[in-house]
Formats: sequence, structure tokens, C-alpha cells
Amino acid sequence: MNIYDISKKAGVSIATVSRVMNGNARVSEKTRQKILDIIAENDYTPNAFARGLGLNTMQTIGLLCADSSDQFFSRAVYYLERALRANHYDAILSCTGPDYDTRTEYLKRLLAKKVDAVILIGSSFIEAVPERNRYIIEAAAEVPIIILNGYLKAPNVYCSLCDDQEIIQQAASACLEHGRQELLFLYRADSYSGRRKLEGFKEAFAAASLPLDSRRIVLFNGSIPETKEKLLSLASEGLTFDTVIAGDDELAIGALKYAKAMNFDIPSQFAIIGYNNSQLGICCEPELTSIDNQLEFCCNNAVAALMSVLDGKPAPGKTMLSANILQRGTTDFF
Amino acid sequence: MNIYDISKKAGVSIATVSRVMNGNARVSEKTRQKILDIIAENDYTPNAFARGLGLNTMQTIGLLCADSSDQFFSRAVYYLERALRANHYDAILSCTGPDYDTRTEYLKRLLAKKVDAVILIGSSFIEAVPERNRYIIEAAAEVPIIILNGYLKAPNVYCSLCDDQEIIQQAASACLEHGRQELLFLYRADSYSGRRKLEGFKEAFAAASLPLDSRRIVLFNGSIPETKEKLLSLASEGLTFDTVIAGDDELAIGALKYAKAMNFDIPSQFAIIGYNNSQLGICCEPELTSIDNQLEFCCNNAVAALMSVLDGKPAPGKTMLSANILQRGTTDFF
DNA sequence: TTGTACGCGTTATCAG
DNA sequence: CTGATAACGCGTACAA
Repeated sequence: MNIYDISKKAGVSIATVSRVMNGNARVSEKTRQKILDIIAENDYTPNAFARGLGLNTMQTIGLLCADSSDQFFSRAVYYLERALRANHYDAILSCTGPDYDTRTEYLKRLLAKKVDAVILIGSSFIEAVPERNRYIIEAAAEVPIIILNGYLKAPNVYCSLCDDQEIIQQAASACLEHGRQELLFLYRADSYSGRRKLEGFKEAFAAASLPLDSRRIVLFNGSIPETKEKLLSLASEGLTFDTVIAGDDELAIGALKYAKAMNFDIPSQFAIIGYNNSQLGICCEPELTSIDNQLEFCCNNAVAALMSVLDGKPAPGKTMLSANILQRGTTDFF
Repeated sequence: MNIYDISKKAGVSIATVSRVMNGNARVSEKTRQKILDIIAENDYTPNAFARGLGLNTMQTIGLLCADSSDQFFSRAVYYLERALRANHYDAILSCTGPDYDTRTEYLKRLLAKKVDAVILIGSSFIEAVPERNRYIIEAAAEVPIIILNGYLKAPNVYCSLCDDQEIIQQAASACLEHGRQELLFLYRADSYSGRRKLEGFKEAFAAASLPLDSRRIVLFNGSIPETKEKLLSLASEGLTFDTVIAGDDELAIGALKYAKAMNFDIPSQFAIIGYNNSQLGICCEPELTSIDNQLEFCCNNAVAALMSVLDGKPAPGKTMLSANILQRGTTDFF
């Protein structure tokens, strides 16, 4: 059942049928109703591929993400998909894993599929070496690229992110002010947001004119039990710390398990601050003080900017949201 | 840059270029290399829409899911997307929320986009009233439908699921055998798997010739703190229970919070069994005994069946996997 | 081994 | 208000 069949049944030309389908041009109410009836009777649906060929779009956005099973990413995917759908776009999901080559390959694959834009979910896409971000800039020559929680200044690249640096600086400063100077900063990856969080941590020490032992900065990519072990081994090496500021809630839970293994009282003897305000943080006891990075706002902003761009209108290259600290049981301040 | 441009530059016809692109027909090595070079030089990529129109497929599978931010669903999406991609299919994700009408609408939307098949993630798609499953059967008239963790017997519908009933029956029987008779079965939804789990629970009592008070069966769809409150209120109404068998880990954590609020010793005074073996279960203290429903196998099976069907080969309408109980700190047996 | 010509289903343009 | 016709770009019989 195609547009020719419908036009034949209605005794009109395909042009008229098309006009009725797209509702823009003026058609006499009589023929309009007749065509509508015939369309309904035969439940005719325009062929999406032919439509795509003609319009050069199938209203599809590519979602590129390292690991959609991750607590944080899966929420991002959820919010993004919902916002896109509300704007009549479909989302093609593509998970790359941690590999650089896979990332570039899958991005190309999305472009080959002629998506209208690509959203990069997660700051792991932005590396410290500019050269390694070039594939993103090249992709931006073809379609708009949206980056969630990362920043890259380039034409046709639009970033929506949370001010990780400021909030970690605030959190660390608060710790220092409350007499907790033996801080440990635990983060998972040398990603854009990882680097920003680290900067915030360093800033807090600089602002307080306190020296910062580099052993207090720990880059560690492990599971909850592995994190616990890691901290146990750091402690046994003689490093003393009474507070952990973590780059995500999973690491924070690992720190919590460590504190319990050491029989520390939480939060009086040992404090923990997580990141992402994930569901993990309310599973443990005491519940996790965690930083809420306003993910839903961030996603909605990203899609709003994208829609503007796709509409030929301008959009800010960078939208930065401030984060909040959610105090629960693993700290006694904020 | 289209196939005509390439053919012109190479001094051949578009047919030859097409043959080289698709690698099937026989082309002389000389012209083949020449065309390949020109393609590489101009980095020509066939127009996906035109290709779709000609072949009537764009190698895309629709993923329909109630809520991709859910722990369980997001893992399913991850495994499915990975398996599909390995078979050169892309995944369009579509989250419906809990609404029936939205489900039917979004399914239609996927079909209108001419996906090659649709995978329904989660048993909430299968309702108890057959009439309300008809939209699935109708969709199956157009493309293969795969159901993950649900079962519907119909042509062109293929189901991959875990034997929820058997494992809950085993778990409940083990509890009864260990002298724990004051069981509470807590489940979230009257979905296919919810009903199957409930059956397993009932079976255990029947097998042990024990009476089952219907108050011990609790259908409750709430968050962790809400679940805790719900159990507190049940206890205050006089219902006694020393064991909770939960339909998912979130409910189980709620039960754990309840037990802690009551100052019960876990597991001696109060035992808990979760479901899904999610990350939530290793965040709490003690860690959750949970049922592992082999989600990764389930997803891989689903995709394998789908690939077979798309290849014109037969596939089983139902593939059932047995689950395992993972003993951790909230029980002292298994 | 290679080329020609048509079909796929839609939208857009221009003429009436 | 309506119709005829040309793109859109690719795949593929069929012919050479």
C-alpha cells in the first residue's frame, strides 16, 4: 500500500495525497476528507525510507555512551531519550566501551546511518590531548554534536555540563573548615569531569593555604570490593585519612565498606562524600552524602540546545549548571 | 558524493561501483582496485536512506522498555545493544513508561519507522487479560517480536525468559525447611514474571502442605523508604514475618531497612532474599542474598533467536533459563 | 566482465 | 485547488 494506490482509490494524483498527509498546502475539504477516509480504511503509512530519501532525514539522533548499564549513564540515556521523543526524534543507542578506537568507529557508523545529530554521553569522550578529540570536531562538520558532561570548544559542538570543579572545591573547603584535613580524593578516570573535579580539590587546599600531599589523590578504577581493598592497602602503607571525597557513588560505597572494616564511627571518625546522587547511595547504612549534579536538567538543556540548532537557530556552545550537596549520614556538616 | 560521481571518476557504470561496494558479484581486480581507491579518496559512503529504500531494511531493531533507568532494564538494554551491534544491527531505544496506551503507541511508531524487529524488554508488557496483549500479536504480523522475561504464545513471537517460578519455589521451600514459616512475599507488579514468582511462592506452601495466609502476599510498588514504611505498617497491624522474599533488590533493600529499624539481627532473626542480583545488593550491609536470573544469557539468547528468524531460519518460541540463588549476608542457608 | 534502465515511495516544483 | 513530472541515491534484472 503506497501513495499511488491511495491516489488511485481516491481518483486524485499522488501530489494531492501527499499534501493531505503533510497538512501544509491547501486542499478542498471534500477531497481532503475522502483521502483521509481511504488512508484510514487501508491504514496506510508512508514508507519511512522513501520519506527519508526525499527529506534527507529520518528524525533520528545517535546516542553514544561508554556503558549504558552504568547507573549514571543509564539515567542520562533515559532522560535524553524521553526529551528527544517529546520532540519527535528517535534515539539510536550505541555503547562503545572504554576503547578509543571503538569510540571513533561507532561514531562514524552513526554518521553513516545519517543521524541528524549525535549526543556524546559522559566526559570520557573528551581526552586531555587535543589531537585525540579531533574525530569529534570532524564529525561536527557533518552534524551537530552535543556533549553531556564534557566540554570541547569547536564549531557545531554544544556542551551541557555541571560545574564539577566548583562543587568539589566547595565540598573540600567545607571539610577543611570543619577541621578535617586528612582528605583523600578518589576518582575513577582521567576524563574531562575527572580532571575538573581534581582541580576543585586542589583549589580547596590552595585557598586554605594548606599543602597537598600527592598521595592524597588516588586515581582508581575498580569495583566496590576492590575500592575497599585499595583503601585498606593505602592505610597499611601508612597514609592516614579521615575523609574520602569520591568521584562517584560506587567509589564512595567502597570507602564506606573500608570504614566499616576499620570499625570507624561514621561520620564522626570518618566522613564520605559521594557523587551523582545515585540510588546506590540510599542502599547503604548510613546513607551517602552525595553530590547531585542535576542530570535531568543537564539532559533537558542538551536536547533543548540541539532542537534549536536543528531548527537553524543559534544555541550556546556551553551550558553550565551548578551542583548541590545532598547531606545524608556519611557527613555531619553541609 | 553519490554513486554516480564515483562511477564517473572511475570511468565505469554505477552497477560496477555497486558491485564493488557490496562485494558479491565478480569484478576484475583492476577496476575493483581503482574504484576502491576512488571511494577511499573521496571517502564516499552510500546514502543509508536510498539503501534502505532499495533493500527495504536499514538493519535496525526497536527496543521497547518501560524505564531504561531501572537497574535491571538498563543492564538488559546494554546486553541487547551489544549483541545486536555484533550482528550489524542498530538499536532504537524507546521507553514507554507504565502506561498501556503509550506502549501501544510507541510500538506502532517503531513499526512505522520500519524496524526489522522489536524486542520487548520486561514482563510488564505481558498482561493477564489476553485481549490486552493483542497489539503485540498484531505487530508480530509485520515483524518478529522478541519478548525478554515474558511469555506470549503467538506466531512470530519469540520469548527468552528465566524460570522465575521454579527458583522462587526453591527459595521459599528452603526457607520453610529451615524452620522459617513466617514468610512474606513482596512483589512489585502483576506482570508476567510477577505472577510466575507468586505461583512459585504458593507452590512451596502447597508442597509443604502448609496453609498460606493471603496477607503474606504483598503487591507493592514503592521506593526503598516507602517499602520500609509499608513493612513497618504491616507489622504494626499485627502481621508477623521473619523472612522476606522480594521480587526485586530494591524491595529487598526496603525490607533490610525495615529489619534494621526493628533492630532484628540479620540473618538469624530476619532473613531477606532479593531478586536480580543487582549492584544495589552489594551496597548494603549485610550484603543481599539475591537471585541471579542470568540476564546476560537471556539477552544473548534473545538476539540469537532473532538473528535466526531474520535469516529465515526457525527459532524456538520459548527459551527458558534456570536461575541461581547467590547467598550473601541476609540468609544463613542455601 | 560491464553497462543500461527501471523500480523503490516520497516530496518539491512548476504549470494549469 | 490540482496534476504531471523531476529529483532523491541505490540495487539489480537483463542485456551486451
